[in-house]
Amino acid sequence: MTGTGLRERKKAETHGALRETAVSLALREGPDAITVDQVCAAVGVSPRTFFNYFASKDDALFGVDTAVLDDIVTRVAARPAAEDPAAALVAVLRDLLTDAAGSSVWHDQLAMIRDHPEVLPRLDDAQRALERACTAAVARRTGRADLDAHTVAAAVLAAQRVAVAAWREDPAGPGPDVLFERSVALVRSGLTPSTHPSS
Amino acid sequence: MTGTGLRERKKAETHGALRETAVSLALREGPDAITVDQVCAAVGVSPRTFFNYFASKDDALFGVDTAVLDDIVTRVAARPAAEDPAAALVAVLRDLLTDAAGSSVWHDQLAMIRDHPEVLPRLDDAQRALERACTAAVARRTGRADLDAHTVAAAVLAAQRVAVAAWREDPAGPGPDVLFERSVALVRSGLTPSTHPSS
DNA sequence: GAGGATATTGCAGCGCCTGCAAGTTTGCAG
DNA sequence: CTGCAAACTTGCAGGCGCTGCAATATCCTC
Repeated sequence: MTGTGLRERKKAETHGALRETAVSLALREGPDAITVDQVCAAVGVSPRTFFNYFASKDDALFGVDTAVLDDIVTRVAARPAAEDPAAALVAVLRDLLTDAAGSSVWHDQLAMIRDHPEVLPRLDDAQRALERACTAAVARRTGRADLDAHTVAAAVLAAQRVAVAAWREDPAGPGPDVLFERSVALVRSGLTPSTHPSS
Repeated sequence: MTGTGLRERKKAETHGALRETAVSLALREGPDAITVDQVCAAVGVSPRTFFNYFASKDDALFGVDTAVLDDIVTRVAARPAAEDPAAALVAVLRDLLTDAAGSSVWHDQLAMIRDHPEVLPRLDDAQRALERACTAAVARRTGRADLDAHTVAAAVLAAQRVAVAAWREDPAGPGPDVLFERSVALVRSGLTPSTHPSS
């Protein structure tokens, strides 16, 4: 599938190099301070080529590799059968948040969000891709790709998004994975008013 | 607050005229087929002025008037005290979806989403503004602006978003308000696997 | 190698958006 | 009603994101 020789490897390399340098530059100077030309100059590739790999500048900065998305589906499928779909999805997403340090790109993206809050709105395309992947993952467990699967994915991702936002506002406080657990607890209680304050 | 004479009225008029004609034109020809210059020509105002009123073209097309946002907070506060915060928010949003025909701009915006699905990602700024308003509304009921308030708002809005998406994919099926109730039911059950299929 | 497929590049150009330095309109005092 | 200050509008010049097209370079297959 991926093995077709030199060609595909070079493509993957340029793709990776473009995203890495774009994210790394944006982290240091701010996502709006850098230009596509800059990134291309650093990688040694034509600006025109940039758009052969990414649909937009934001796609390069905030996009999620399809490999990661596929990984989510696989991991959710591999969770114990005893877990209900929402629990399985939550577990996988929590691991992803905790392992943020694993991938340097993933880590830089999180750091960029932390240091440049004004980009939050532009994460939406990526979030949407995540939501599609999570919906597929849930659907595969329930056997139905319907409103319910979509709702589960969207609600869990909402908790994840809230957690990241809260962490961003207080980076000194609990990490995103901890806040995610708290937020998810409320969701899984059916949004009932809690008697025990969350903080 | 709003009464300072002719000046403010004219501002409000231009603002409204720009948004109305922008949305109306976009509904007919597609959001990407129209240009800022076109809209300005139709309204009789300089292109430069357009950006004195709106931060971006998308802001004009998809933005939500602060009046509407304030209205949400007010309506949530006015719900019976017996309702928990999530229920109050759900009731208000359902009414908003049902009354879509009430405002012609609001109605055109919904129709535009239905006819031009490719713009969904660009609704995010508006969605975020909605989320802030809903969070504030919930916080006012619980007395705390914390992670929980944000979670309730985000989860309920996720259900709303899923409902609109599902409606868009099958305009002939149930309306967005009905789908919203179904999606919200699952959220309020804590995302437990339903025994009764949703469709 | 020859030939076909695929990637990369330069170029020209549209459209969004911004800062700046005018010009114009409105509000307010005197 | 007159003059002044503040607010709003405008044109201009220009950067940047992004795209289509045609030409070139690279890789794969036979």
